[in-house]
Parts: sequence; structure tokens; C-alpha cells
Amino acid sequence: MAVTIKDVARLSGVSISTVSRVINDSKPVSKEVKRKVLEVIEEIGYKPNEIARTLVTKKSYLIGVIVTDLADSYVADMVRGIEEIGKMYNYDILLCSTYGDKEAELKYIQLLNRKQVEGMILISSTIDEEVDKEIDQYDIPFVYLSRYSKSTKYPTVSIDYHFASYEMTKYLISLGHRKIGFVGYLEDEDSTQYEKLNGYIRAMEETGLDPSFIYKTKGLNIHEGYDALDNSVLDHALTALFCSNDKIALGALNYCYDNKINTPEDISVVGFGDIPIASLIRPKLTTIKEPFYDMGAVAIRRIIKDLSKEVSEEKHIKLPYQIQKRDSSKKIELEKYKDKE
Amino acid sequence: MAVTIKDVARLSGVSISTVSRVINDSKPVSKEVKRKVLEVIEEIGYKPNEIARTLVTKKSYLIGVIVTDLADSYVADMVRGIEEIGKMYNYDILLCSTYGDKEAELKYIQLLNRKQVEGMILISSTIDEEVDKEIDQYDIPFVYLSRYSKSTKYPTVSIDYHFASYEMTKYLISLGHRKIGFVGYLEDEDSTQYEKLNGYIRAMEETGLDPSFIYKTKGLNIHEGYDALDNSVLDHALTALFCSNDKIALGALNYCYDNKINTPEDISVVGFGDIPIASLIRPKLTTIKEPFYDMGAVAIRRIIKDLSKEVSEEKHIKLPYQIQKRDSSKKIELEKYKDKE
DNA sequence: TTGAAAGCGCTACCAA
DNA sequence: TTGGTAGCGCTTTCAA
Repeated sequence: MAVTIKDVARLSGVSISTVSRVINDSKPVSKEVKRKVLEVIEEIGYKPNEIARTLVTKKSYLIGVIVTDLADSYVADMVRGIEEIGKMYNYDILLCSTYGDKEAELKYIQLLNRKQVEGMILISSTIDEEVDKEIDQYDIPFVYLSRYSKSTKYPTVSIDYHFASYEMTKYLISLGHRKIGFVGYLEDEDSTQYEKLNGYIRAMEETGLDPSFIYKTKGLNIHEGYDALDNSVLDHALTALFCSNDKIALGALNYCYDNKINTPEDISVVGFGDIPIASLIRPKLTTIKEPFYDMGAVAIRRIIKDLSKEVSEEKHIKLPYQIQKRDSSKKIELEKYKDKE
Repeated sequence: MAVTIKDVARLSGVSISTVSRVINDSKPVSKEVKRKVLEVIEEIGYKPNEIARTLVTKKSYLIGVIVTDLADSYVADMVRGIEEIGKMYNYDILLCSTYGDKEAELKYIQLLNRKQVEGMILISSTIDEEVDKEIDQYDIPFVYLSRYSKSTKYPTVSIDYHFASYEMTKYLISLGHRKIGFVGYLEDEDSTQYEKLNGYIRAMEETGLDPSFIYKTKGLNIHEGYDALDNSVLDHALTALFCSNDKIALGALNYCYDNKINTPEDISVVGFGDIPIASLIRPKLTTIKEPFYDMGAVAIRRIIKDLSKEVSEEKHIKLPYQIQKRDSSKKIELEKYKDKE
């Protein structure tokens, strides 16, 4: 059995109240008593039991974090942000992975609540009503870090996907590209994928270009980006491909490599996200840098603010992003462009 | 205030003992009473407070996991293994990142203990005595998932780095390579990097080859792999480079790319680890697949076994690995080989 | 099969 | 400045 506050009290000849006071520095304690108590604590290696503490104070210093899959580097990045900032406020992270299973999500929300977490952050693949309903039952701060933007009454942290996408498309156009394809996973209309698509469409239409070169993937992974492409890329003489995320872009890049389409000479390929690998592959991928770490950091800051009863700022926080111009996109050469026209 | 067991007891007209019995299914309770209690629980949405439970049962169902950095994909993989298996036994993960700071490591070991974790897994960049001493103070199961192999009295889970490295070198030799360089981070003699180096040396010497083409990096990251190389690669007419980890191999690959040395035509480059990116880049990297997920899984299994007082198997568990032969390594062409001789 | 009560380790109140 | 004590929400004896 570990040593408890009682042992300390007994050994230093004071009451447990006094011991409690010195370890919490909560009320004045005379110098000598304090010294003695500290001495005993040091000697017998007493460490307060946080569980007992939590039971009475109601402060667990625990934040529940439910993620889809840590293997996604952007998820890991978000968790890093959450954890690092949380630590600054003495909060610890209780981690659960759902692997996209909605039932698991529901289950973990309950579980974490039973474990008395003070707040929860959900990095989810979906936002759905059942989850909302479940969260409703608990009275703790909650933030969505979702790739879906369907309106929810709970706070979210994200970037302006539509505008980012619009800007990226404009950038490609400014490079001289006219026939620009969009590659994305267009399954769920509430997904950010659709926001990205719409940004693309708006930019194309504004410039009087044809926004109909759309390649639908069957998922968000590399091989699905690869599989979504076919000969029509060449047939349509596309000179640029805007992929809705970096993994899909990687797939596109590999498709080009395998089909002897040179990047960026023959075709520019750009992504979205800026996961670590984007700047490691050759050619380095032009993409939109999403501030994943910051999203995590902001999410937990928001929770900590809520916890301290500070008035919360806006509900849906949008963070800045950046277009990372790298080697996979290139100004179109005029002659070549004319050839293809 | 959340509803407690008292509310349930009052509303269903029984004692809290009885309620406790039905929620835990610990002692016989008459059918009607049980039904009634369950009904009330459902109605008012009672959820047991795990903190209170832990205080009396001493079971927190919490495993502390201290990692270096989640951004390293292998770390994330290990954590996945830990979490998934842990969940099967109802264990949750309390996550802390040290970013290589030993002080933080020590601090978190204490913190997690105060939070009453039942076991701890340390994914560390080092194994050192201070940490060992700190762990000594607590009486909970502990497993090292370290990249260092210095002997420690605590259980470890790893692979046989020496032999894996030996085998990989032999594989390169079997491909016809004779001038094989080793690229690694040889700072700390207790590091697994040295085990890998020794595996390389043994294989080379056994075959009567010169094992002195050693490139020392200044760290384990891509750019450090890149920076470790120089013209001597060409001068020595090396035909293969064995890199002590995948990131370093990536750096080597990039170095070759930038210096117009074709991989694998001019030089074979192989790595160690098989992080996700290894099979995504082109050419796909030949490497040794370390079972990161399994290492995590085995580590937590070991802890759970310890917890259930089962007799523990061997202390230092070695897991199988695989050589992944991919596109960055290639049989040497005889004519070319002769040219270079 | 049930209830009363002790107690887990701690904080916080009240009284001295 | 100190000590006594109630009580956090629960499990687990012990007795009925």
C-alpha cells in the first residue's frame, strides 16, 4: 500500500489538515511545521493520490480526446497541439481511437465522461446527430475538430476550406493553367471535400473556365487518388490537377509517374493539407498548409477558457492557412500551351 | 451536479448497496428490484463515477504512455497498438509527450503515478539510470519500448537489430554489391544504431568485404541523412547504401536525386523501419519492417499480464521483422560492376 | 436477498 | 495557525 496523507501526518506529528495545507499551499502554516512536514514527505516519498483529490475537488485535470486514427499524421499533429498546450495548464490527455466507428465514438464519449474528464475534443470523420445528442447529456466543454462542416451547435476549429480552395485554383490559373482537374472524395455533401470542390468551381467559373473535369475518388487515401485517374487526364489535355488532400495528390503523382506523365513539366499536381510527406517526396508537393497543430492548440485553449468560465469568443473558429508553392506546380510554357489548344 | 448512486437508490426505493450490486452484477439481486433499478438508471441517465470507483477498488483502468513525439509515425503506430489492445481489456491511455526531454520524462513518471495509472509504457529515446531509479519507486508494471538496448532491469520489447542488420547487409551482398556504405547516427554506443552498425560489419567481414564505408549522421532525420553524404560516395564507387533508418534513407535518396545519381540503377539505397512513407515514395524503399504496432500491442499485453499476476514470460521480448524488398535496391549488373572495379 | 455502515485518500469547512 | 470532521461517490464487509 502506498503512503498516504495519514502517514505523513502521523510521522510529522500534525493533523492531516495541516499536511493538506502544506502540499496545497492553501492556508498559512508555520515555518517549522511546514519544514517538518516537507521533510517527512521527502523522506517517505509521499505522492498525493490524484484520484482522491479529484473526487473531492471535482477537478480531474483530464481532457478526453477522441480521434479517428493516430496513424493519420494530421491527427497526430492535432493531438500534439492539444497535449502541449494542455500540459501548460496541467491537463492530461485521455486518448481514444475510433477508426471511424461511430458506435465507438458514442461509447467513448460515455466512457470519458464516467472517467470525469473536464472537457472533450472530438477529431471525427463525421459530425452526426447521435453524437450531438450524446454530448448534450453532459455538461462539459466540447470542441469538434472535424473534417465535416455541417453546422453543429458545438464549437469547431477549422480553416476556410472553400476560400483556400478558391485561392489555390486561382493560383493555378495565374500560372497559366486553363484545363484544371479536381480530384476529391465527393461522397458526403456535408464534407469539407464539397467545400473544396465549390471553391474550385467558383474560381474556375469566375475566370470563364470549364469546372467540369472532376475525378471522384472512392476514399481519401493514396491508392484511391491513384485509382480515380485514367486516360482522360491526357485526353482532355489537362495541365493541372487540384487534389482535395495530400494523400490523394500523392496517388495522383504516382499515377503520373507510372504513366510517364512528368510532373510538373507535363502536368502540375497540387494537394491540400501539407502533411509531412508533402515536402519530402520529389517533386515536393505544392499544397495548402493546414495548421493542424494550431487547430489542436486552439481547441484545447477554448476548452480551458470555458472551464475557467471566461466568456467564450466566437463559436466557429477559422484559422489562417498558407499556400505552399513547391515543385509539383509550374508555370505553363506558352508554346506548349498553344500546342495543346 | 450529476446524478449519483444515491439518487438512483432513492428513486428506486432501495439502498445504495443494492444499486451497486446491480450495476456491478456482483451479488444476487432479486429480479424485480433489478428491473426497477435498471429502469431508474435508464430514466435519469445515471453513469457511475469512475473516479470514486477507482478510489475504493484501486483499479483506475489507466495505462500511462510516455512518448517522445507523436509526430514520428512509428511512435504513433506503437501507441495505436497499445491503445487497441488496451481497449480490449478496458484500459485507457493517458498520454504524455516528452520531445526528448529527460526531465519531462521523470516528471511524467511521477505525474502518471499520482494519477494512479496501473502500468506504464515508456517510448523513449534513451534509457537512463535516473529514469530507472524513478520507476523503482513505484510498484507498477512497466515496459520500455526504447530504441536503446542498454541492459535494463525492466522489460523491453524490440527486434533483434543486430541480426536484422546483418541479414539486410547479406541481402545486398547477394545482389552482387561489394562496396556497401553504412549511414547511421553513431553518437551513443548503447543505441540500437550501434547494433545495426555491428550487424553490417559482421556481414561484411564474414564475406571478406571492407566494412569501413561509414557515414555518420548528426541525427536521425531526413536532412541529416542528406547531409551525411558527400562526393566520396562516387569516389569510392559505392553501389549500395544501407541506412540505419528510413528517414536517413530518405535523405540519402534525396541526396542521390539531387546529385543525379540514379536509384537503384547507379546505387541501391535501403533503410530500416518501414515507416509509411517508405512504400509511398518512388522508388519504393527497400527496408526492414519493424513491427511497431505489434511492439505496442505486446508491451501492453505484458503489462496486463503482470497486472493479473500471471507469471511473466521472458523479460526482453524480441519480435520478428521482415525484409521488404522493394524498388530502391537492385541486382548489380555484371558489366557495370566490372567497369567499376 | 437486502441494508447499514465503514472506509478509500483527500479537501474544506468550522471551531478553537 | 492548527485540528477535528464531514463528505466526495463508490465498493464491500457484516449482520439481518
